[in-house]
Amino acid sequence: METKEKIVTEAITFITTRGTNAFSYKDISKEIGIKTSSIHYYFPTKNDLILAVLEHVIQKNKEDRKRNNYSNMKSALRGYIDEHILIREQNKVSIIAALAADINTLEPQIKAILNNYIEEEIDYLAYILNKGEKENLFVYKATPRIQALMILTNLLAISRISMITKEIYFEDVARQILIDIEKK
Amino acid sequence: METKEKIVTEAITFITTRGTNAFSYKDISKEIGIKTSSIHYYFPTKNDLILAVLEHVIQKNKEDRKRNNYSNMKSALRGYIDEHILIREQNKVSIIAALAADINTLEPQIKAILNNYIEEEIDYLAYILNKGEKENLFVYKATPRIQALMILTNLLAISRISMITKEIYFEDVARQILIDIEKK
DNA sequence: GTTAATCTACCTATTAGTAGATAGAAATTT
DNA sequence: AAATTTCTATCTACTAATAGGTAGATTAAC
Repeated sequence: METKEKIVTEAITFITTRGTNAFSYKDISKEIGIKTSSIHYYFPTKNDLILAVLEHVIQKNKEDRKRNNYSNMKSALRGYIDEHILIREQNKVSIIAALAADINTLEPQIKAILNNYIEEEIDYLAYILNKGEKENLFVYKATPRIQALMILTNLLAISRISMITKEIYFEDVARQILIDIEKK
Repeated sequence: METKEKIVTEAITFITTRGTNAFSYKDISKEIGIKTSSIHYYFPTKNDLILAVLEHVIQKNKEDRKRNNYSNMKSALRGYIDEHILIREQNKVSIIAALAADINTLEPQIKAILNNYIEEEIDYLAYILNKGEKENLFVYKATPRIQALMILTNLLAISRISMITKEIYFEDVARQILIDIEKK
């Protein structure tokens, strides 16, 4: 792997486990065996690095989604929840949860990109919910977008809460999301 | 207000707006016009300060709840949501959301107390939901504790998300929580 | 021989924390 | 009641470590 890629990979781990204000260039340099000045060569400021991390994760997520080909909206929703399960299994949180926590210490540019990404996530989930409803798979009282918000917030917060309390709470919530909107 | 109290008050604001790793004794000292060494006099280490903040907020929350006297479980649930609305209106997050975000950088002692507090919050909400169900006010598919988790996670995460996206999303979710379990 | 990538060496500011002085209030002794 | 000691809260002054960042040298590849 190229140095630049290694730096981003390490930064992702630090940001999604400790937050943007609890890691330094020194932490990354120690981890991959280069000097901090070499990291500054690729990412002059910490903001540049956080920006690169955010765009990298967004890009990767887009590609992963393109690869999926769900036969129905029930498995699409399961697939969406699985994305969060995968992150939780690595003892990380999503980039949305990570950067949201530090939002008041980040530059407006980051906030703008994050805002856009969150809206896309809501759109994606809302699309699944809406189509699933029309296919007679789901029932829910809210609008598709608000129902998407309900589910997204369940997943974002339980990933954090279950790191403090019982891990099983994550599975409880993940399961309940599906049960609650399942039409039978 | 006494100096010690002022320090805790300022620390609460910093922790619930910027997080535990994005404020320093200097920040507090500037805010209340004393030297950092005076803060160390009351709270020798930062962990001591965070601990005091956590216990202060838990204590205050307990007292506030004691003062409430809800006639039915529907207004008790509304009261619970109102607590979160109040925090959101101050552009803060709850102490649970704040410390959960920094959990991997905090001492185990803090994590243990936070764990206990979260469990108590779940208990409190579950009690309301369970009683409300028996009183024929609420319907939901999950167990009371899991339903409490669903609602708690909705509120915790939307308080953060709505700081990045549209503020109205907070109200949308708060309203939907009530609609979804309302029996009519 | 220019460019890319890395290094050494440095800088300024901040961080968390310690040590010890001091001023005033409160308690104790004479 | 006066003198003395102790306690409380604050300050000045310091430290070692870290943070984020810059400047310029060196090396290796193209």
